[in-house]
Amino acid sequence: MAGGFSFDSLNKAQRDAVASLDGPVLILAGAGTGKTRTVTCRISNMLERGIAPENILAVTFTNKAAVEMRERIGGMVSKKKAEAMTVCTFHSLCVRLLRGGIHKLGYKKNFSICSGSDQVGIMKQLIVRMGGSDEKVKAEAVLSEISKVKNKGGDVQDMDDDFFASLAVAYQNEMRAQNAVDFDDLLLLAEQLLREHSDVRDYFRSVYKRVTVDEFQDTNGLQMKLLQQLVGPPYHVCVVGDDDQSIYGWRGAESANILEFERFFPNPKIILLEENYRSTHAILHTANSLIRRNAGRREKSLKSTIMGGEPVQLVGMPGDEEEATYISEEILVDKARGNRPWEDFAILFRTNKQSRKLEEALRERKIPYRMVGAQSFYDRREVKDALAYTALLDDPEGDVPLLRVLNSPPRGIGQATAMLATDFSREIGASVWRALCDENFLAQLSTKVRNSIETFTTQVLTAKMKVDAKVMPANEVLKEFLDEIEYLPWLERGCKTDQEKLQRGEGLSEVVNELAKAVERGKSLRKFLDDSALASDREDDDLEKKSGATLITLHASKGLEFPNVFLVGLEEGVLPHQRSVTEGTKDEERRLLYVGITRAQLKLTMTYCTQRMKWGQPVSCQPSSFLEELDDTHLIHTTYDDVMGAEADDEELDNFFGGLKDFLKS
DNA sequence: ATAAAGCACTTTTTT
DNA sequence: AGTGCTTTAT
Repeated sequence: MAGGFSFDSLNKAQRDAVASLDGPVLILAGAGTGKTRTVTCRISNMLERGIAPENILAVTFTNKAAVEMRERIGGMVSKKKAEAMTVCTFHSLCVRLLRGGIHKLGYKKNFSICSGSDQVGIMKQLIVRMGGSDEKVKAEAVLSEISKVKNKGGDVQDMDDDFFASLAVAYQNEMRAQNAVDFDDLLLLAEQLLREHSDVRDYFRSVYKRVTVDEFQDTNGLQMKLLQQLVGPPYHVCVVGDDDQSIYGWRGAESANILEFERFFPNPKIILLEENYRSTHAILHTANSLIRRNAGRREKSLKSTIMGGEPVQLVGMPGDEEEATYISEEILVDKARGNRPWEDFAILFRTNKQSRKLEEALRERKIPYRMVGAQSFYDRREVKDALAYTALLDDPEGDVPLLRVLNSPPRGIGQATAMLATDFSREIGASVWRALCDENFLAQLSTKVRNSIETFTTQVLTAKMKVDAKVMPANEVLKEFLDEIEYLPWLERGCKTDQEKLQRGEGLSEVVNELAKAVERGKSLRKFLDDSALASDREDDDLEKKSGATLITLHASKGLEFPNVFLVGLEEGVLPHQRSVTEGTKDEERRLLYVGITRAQLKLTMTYCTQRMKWGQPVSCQPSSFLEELDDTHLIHTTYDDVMGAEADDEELDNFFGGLKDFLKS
């Protein structure tokens, strides 16, 4: 409903935040303190006070959050104004900056964005090429080191391990040769662009006069630097965060940015939101007793506004099988008792793998569920291929997409040929596509391979012409093209189950549909591809549309809330994760548990197992050390036998009374 | 060049 | 148990 927001519905601190529009503002917002509402009201207030929407930039942590924020503001003020604002993630913002100016940094402006799995692929090749394949060097490990260095602003050449350093250099060279950038490069290059080119910097400062950064505790050093470039005097910048909910340290996030904010943006107005409107006192008390254990946090007192509440349940299980059984049974019981919709229930876990057993148990009982971001939609093979083909239709000179689909489906252009083409392209200083079209290159190949290549290039060019000439919409061209190369039949041949076939088919049509939507909205192919590269998972879009209980990782659960939450796998080695124990980052795991607990509104159940299946083998495990830290004033500790026994008793009672009723009736 | 079959290795979290 | 990689046979 347009017509603004009402100050009356806000508490004092929230009102203060909404009214403080000028100069630097730091909002410290504990879990469930109405942070999102405050931020959206604050931006709505800007619009109502006559600040032009074009001058407003809001940076969110995920694309999903960006969409939601825009919608909420649109509902409060006007849809048109909301559309005119820039609301996006740091990474999307950087793409915007770079599409315009990356040529100033020596890249071609049709650069490709490599996702995580792309990076791993490239790194694996490099490890083989550099002769490290027998040293068991893990691509992921190298990449994570590179990422750390980049985010700290260091030079990859001075990495501790010599071999890592040489791999890092080779990686950067390879990326540049392919005219590709990774997620870190987006930030790195955008910051560099603004820092080294004052005209660009001044331009964007004059555009984005009002900047808001949400989830500030999850920003890294590079993003902080970028923010400094982006925001000039008089520093109309507002950041919002909670150091207790900083759970992306492994990605370079520094909650210290919250503390450092005052150093870079002088004399900020600091606002504390401490009234929790989400959880019962019992839940909040338990959460507070845990997070108190973390050192170096900004001391704050979260106050509950909802008194009392059911005590928190902690249940010990013999094994993960029973855990899944218990939870799904419990959902059935709670649903019947409280007459609640499935959407009120959420099961939170540390790692994605843990969801499998739970899914099975829910399916057995016909409980509908939705999984959030398990396997990223955009990381699925068929989706990546379809997007790569789309990229070729836009611009065949992108090496990354071309090499990806050059031989899928197999068309007789194998690895050897791909290598030759890549080498040739480097010699002539052009794209791989140009090599494939070059007479001199084709002359050195067998007729068979040459024919394969010529068929392929003709197919691509023909389709591209249709797009360019707008003979038909791009999505239809893509569909036709995929049919022509018999992509889906090939894909289906490699599937083991019918279900898999169906899923692949859906993935493909999903891409075509998304493209259709983008075309309808007048987006360019380039824009569509950029959005896709940065979108974490399309599943998120559907969360509200899909119905059922929610299965979600602790990380992905941040920002969400559910009346009834189950927190599973509270074992040493799972939460805290084994790796955090060895790396000494248990504090972050504690925050992760804190985030999980504070998702619950009315009821919280935590479970741990004494035995868990690992690699098909049973492994015994200890309850999480965090459990000892919880204050047990509002905590009830039981075991599987207790609760399942009690339930059996209930059933017996029901049967008894049922029998009694029948008896009385007759 | 491609498909099938056997092998080793695996388990954070995500823009 | 399941995946992805290397080897092997066509």
